[in-house]
Amino acid sequence: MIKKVELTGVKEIARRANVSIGTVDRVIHNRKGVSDATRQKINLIIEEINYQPNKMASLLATKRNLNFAILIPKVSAETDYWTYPLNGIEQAGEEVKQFGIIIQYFFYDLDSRGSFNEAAEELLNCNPQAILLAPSFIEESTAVVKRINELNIPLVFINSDLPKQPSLTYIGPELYQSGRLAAQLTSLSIAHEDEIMIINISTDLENDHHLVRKEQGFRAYFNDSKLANPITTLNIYDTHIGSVEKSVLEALQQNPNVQAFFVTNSRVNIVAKILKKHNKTHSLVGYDFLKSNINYLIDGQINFLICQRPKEQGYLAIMALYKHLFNINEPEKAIYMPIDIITKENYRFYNS
Amino acid sequence: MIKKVELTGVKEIARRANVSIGTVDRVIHNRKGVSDATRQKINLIIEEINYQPNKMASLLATKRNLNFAILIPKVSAETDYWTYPLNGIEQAGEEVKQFGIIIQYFFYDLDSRGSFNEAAEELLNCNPQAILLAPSFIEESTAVVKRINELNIPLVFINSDLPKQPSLTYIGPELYQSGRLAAQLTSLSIAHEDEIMIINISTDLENDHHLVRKEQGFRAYFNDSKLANPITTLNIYDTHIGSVEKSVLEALQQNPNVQAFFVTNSRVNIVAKILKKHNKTHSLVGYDFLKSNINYLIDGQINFLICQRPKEQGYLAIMALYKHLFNINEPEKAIYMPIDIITKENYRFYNS
DNA sequence: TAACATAACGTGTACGTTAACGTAAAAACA
DNA sequence: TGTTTTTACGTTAACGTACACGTTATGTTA
Repeated sequence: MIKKVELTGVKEIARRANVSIGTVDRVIHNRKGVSDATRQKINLIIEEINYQPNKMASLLATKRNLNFAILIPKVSAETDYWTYPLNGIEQAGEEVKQFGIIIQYFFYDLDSRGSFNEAAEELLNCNPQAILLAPSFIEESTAVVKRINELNIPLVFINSDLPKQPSLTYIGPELYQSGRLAAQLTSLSIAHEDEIMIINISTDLENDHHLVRKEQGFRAYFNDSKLANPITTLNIYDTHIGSVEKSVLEALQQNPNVQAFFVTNSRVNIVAKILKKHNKTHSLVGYDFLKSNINYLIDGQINFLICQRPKEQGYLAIMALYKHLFNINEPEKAIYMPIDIITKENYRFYNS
Repeated sequence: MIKKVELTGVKEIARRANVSIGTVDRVIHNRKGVSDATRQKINLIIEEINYQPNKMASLLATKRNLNFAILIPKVSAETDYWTYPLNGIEQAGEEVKQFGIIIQYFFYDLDSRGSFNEAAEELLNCNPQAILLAPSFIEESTAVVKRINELNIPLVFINSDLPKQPSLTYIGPELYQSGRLAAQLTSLSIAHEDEIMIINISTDLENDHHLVRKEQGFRAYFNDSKLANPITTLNIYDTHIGSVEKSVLEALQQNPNVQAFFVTNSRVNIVAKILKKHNKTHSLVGYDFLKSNINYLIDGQINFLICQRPKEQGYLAIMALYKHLFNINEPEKAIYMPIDIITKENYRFYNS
C-alpha cells in the first residue's frame, strides 16, 4: 500500500512549464488561448515525460459513458457459431462496464445484404465511440468502413478482414494455414492411394472467400508433401440436409475410392449425420466447436474439428478497443488466432 | 457522451440514510465505528438502489500501489519452459500497471528445495498484497501457503495445484486428460500390434506427479479403447543426453517392436535428437512449445506436441488476482487450460 | 488617455470515493 | 463525582482531469 511518489500528470507538466494546469489542459485539448511559445514548451514536456492521461480521472471528470457498437451476424437457427463471439463480447462487456463502457448490439442476417446496411445505418446513428465489425459482405462493409474512418472512430474487424481498409486491428483466423492443417490431419488417417473429397456447403459460395482459402491451403499441403492422393471438390449450394445428402451420395458413387472428407466450414455435422445414416466410416475433418459437431466428435464420426477460438475473438476485440481508448496499449495490426485441433480427448477443456 | 442523471453513489445513500458519507464508507468497507442499527439501515439502502461503487473514482482515490509477488522457477539453460508463463505475467503486468499494480519477481531453482524456501522468505518479507505461486515442491510449498493464508493474502497457483490448500484459483493443466490425448495422437500413427514406450525423464521422478498422472491417462486411453498395444515404461533419472541415449538404445534393443514413444514432459527434444542421430523414424509425441521441440516438429522427428498455453497461464493468473482485488469478478476455483495439439502446420500461430 | 477588447493564463469547483482526522456523547472506571 | 476511554459518527482533503469563469497584461480605438 505504498503511496506513489512519481510525479506525473498535468500537475507535473504545469510545474515543469511554469504554467497552471489550465494552460496545460488547453494544450492537451487543442483549445485556443495559449501562445505558441508556451504551447510548444508544454508539448515538449508532454513528449519528454511521455504523458499518458489518466483515463479514470478523465472519465470521472467528464462523467460520460463510452458507447461501443457491435455489428455481427445474428445467431441463426442453422448454426450457432456466432453465439461464441457474442459470449466473448458479453464477457468483456461485463468486465469493462465499470469503466463506463456500454455496449450496443446490432445484428444482421447473413442471408441479406440489406439487413447489413440497415443495421449499419442504425449503428452510425447512435454515435458510438468505438466499433466492432464482422465484415461479411465485402462491398457493403467497405462502404460503411469508409464512413467510420471519416468519423475517426476506432474500429476492430472480427472473423473476416478488410485488409485494405484501415482499422485498429483484425482479430480472426488465418484461413490458408488452417486448410493446410486440415490436410495434415486428413493425411493421418488415410492410405497412400485413397481419394479425398473437399465439400463446400454454402448458399453464397462465390462471396465466401473463407472456404476458398481453406481449400487452397488444403490442396497446397498435399502438393508440398508430394502426396499423390486424388482430391476432388464438391460444391453444394443448397444447405438443406436432404439436398446435401443427395449430392454427397451421388458424388460417392462417382468416386468410390473416396476415403476421407474435408468439410470447409461448420456444416460438417450435416455430412456426419449422412455418413452415420449410411453406415459409412470415412475419415471426416471439419470446422468449429458447435454442439452438433461435438456430438459427432464424441461419436467418432468426426475425427477432428478445427477451431479458432471464436469466444476469444469477441473478447479480445472488445478488450483491444478498451485498451486503445484507455491508453493501456495498442494491438498488433492483425491478431491471428491459434488454429486449434479438437478431438474427443480434448474438447472438454476447450471452452472452460 | 450522454450525461448521467441518476442519483447514485455514497452521497445518495448518505442522503437517504440521514448520515454522512463517511459512515456509508465505513459500512461499505466493513470497518468498525458504526452502530448496528445504522449499519443495517445503510445496508438496506445499498441493496435497494443496487449500489455499484464507481471503480474509477475508487481507483483515483486510493492512489496506492499494489504489490503482486511472483514465485516461479527460474528459466534454466536446460529448458526455457518458464519463459512463457513469465512472458504472460509481464504482459499482464504492463496492462495493469496503470492501476498501480507493481509486480515483484522471485525465482527458485527447480533442482534446489533450499532455493525455494529462500525465495519464499524474501517474498513474504516484502509484504505483497497478492501472490502468484508455482508450487513445484509439495511439502515446502504447503508450508509457505499456510503462512500466506494466515496473512489472508490472495493466492493463485499456476502450473501445479495444491488442491488441499485454499487458494483463489488454480490455473494450469489437467494432466490425466492430456495423457489420454497423447495416447489418442500416438494411436493415429501406429499399427495394431506395434509396441509403445513411455519415457519419463526427470531427476526427481518420485516428486514429479505430473509425469505419473500423464502416464495414467495415457494407459487409460488404450485400456478404454480396447487397444492391445503393449506399453512399457522407461524411467530415466539422469537427464544428460549421453545417459538418456544409453537408456533409450538399451530399451530399444530389449523391445525391438517399439514403434512409438511418448515422452511425458518437455524433454522430448532429447529423444528426438537421439532418434535422428540413429536414423530412427519412430512416432514421437511429447510436451511443450519450446524452441528445441519446435525444431524437431518442423523436422518431422516429433509428430505432435501437447501444450497447455503456458503464456496464457501467467497472463490469466495475474488478471485473476487483479480482477479479484478490484472486485471485477471472481475466478472459478480451478481453471484448466485447453489441451492444445501442436503440429508443423499450426505452430506458427500458437504464440502470436 | 480613458474605455474597451482580446489574448494568455490562473483559479475554483466538480466528478465519486477513500481515509485520515476531529469531536461530541456515552460508557467505563477511579 | 470527576476523569478517561470508547463508540459513533461528521468533516475534509486528496486522487487526476475537465471546464467554466476570473484575472491579468497588452494592445486598440475613440
